[in-house]
Amino acid sequence: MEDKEGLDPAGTEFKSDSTSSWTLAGPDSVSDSVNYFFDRESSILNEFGWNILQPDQSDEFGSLVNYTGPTSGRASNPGGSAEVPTPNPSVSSSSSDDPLEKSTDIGGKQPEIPNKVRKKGQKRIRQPRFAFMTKSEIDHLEDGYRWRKYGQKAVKNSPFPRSYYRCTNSKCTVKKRVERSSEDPNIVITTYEGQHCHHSVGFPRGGLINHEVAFARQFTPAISQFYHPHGIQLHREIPPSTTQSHQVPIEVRESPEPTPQFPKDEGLLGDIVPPGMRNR
DNA sequence: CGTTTTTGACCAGCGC
DNA sequence: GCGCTGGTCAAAAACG
Repeated sequence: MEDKEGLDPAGTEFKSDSTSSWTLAGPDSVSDSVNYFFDRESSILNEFGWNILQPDQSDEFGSLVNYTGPTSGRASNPGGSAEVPTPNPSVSSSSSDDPLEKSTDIGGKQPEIPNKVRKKGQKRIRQPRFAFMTKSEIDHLEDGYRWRKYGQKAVKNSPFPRSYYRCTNSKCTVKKRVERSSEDPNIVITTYEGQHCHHSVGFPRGGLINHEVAFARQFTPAISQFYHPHGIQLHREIPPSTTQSHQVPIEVRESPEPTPQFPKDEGLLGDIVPPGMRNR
């Protein structure tokens, strides 16, 4: 991947300059973003037994990929998705031209409007998404929440189908997509969209976790891995000094106003990882 | 019998 | 306008 130069030589710290990002922005320059966390070689188990892939500079993909994509998963990037160091292009975003909904609360996507009721011109609403790459033989990894599968689609350029899940909590609009990497069938790519507005059923309730962690865990327990001494650092923002010419700020995404779940100053990790660990 | 999964159909967005 | 693709719906089937 082209941003290898950004990797920390020590390979121990996942710095912002190792953050890969690219844009597939379409003609309208509307895009949304997905953060990918993965590593091909090393892996660690989180509390749910996931093999969270850690950053590894030998990884051709890079480690944390902040993806800014087109409004549809299609390869609308002029550079071509082949050129894009996408672990799996199919993970790339889908439509998202809407401003992030101003709806109520966390994960507070407005109630889904059935296609047949949805008015024309009423576009689908996209929420910030996180994608995790994990090494697992199991497609649907346990993450403490209950999910109901609502669809499955064959993915272009991939022999593996993509599954669509929705949180079973009726008030919760979080969705996730699960698919296997076409490049490495051992890798499962899980993409979360939205935030849970409720507690998980599987998390230990210490009541001591800070709100940021609680927030992070809404996406996935994998994020809690960043507490781990071997954990990777999570960056929610593109470094000012880009390592790629086509890098675009995360702010490009449709959210017109900073969403509460994405603090802009330090990123999510700002509160999760102690400053000493951040090495910034 | 309630819940979840499967799966074909439908729709939206985009490129050509 | 057409074709392609991703995403979602919803009825039927499967499951517990």
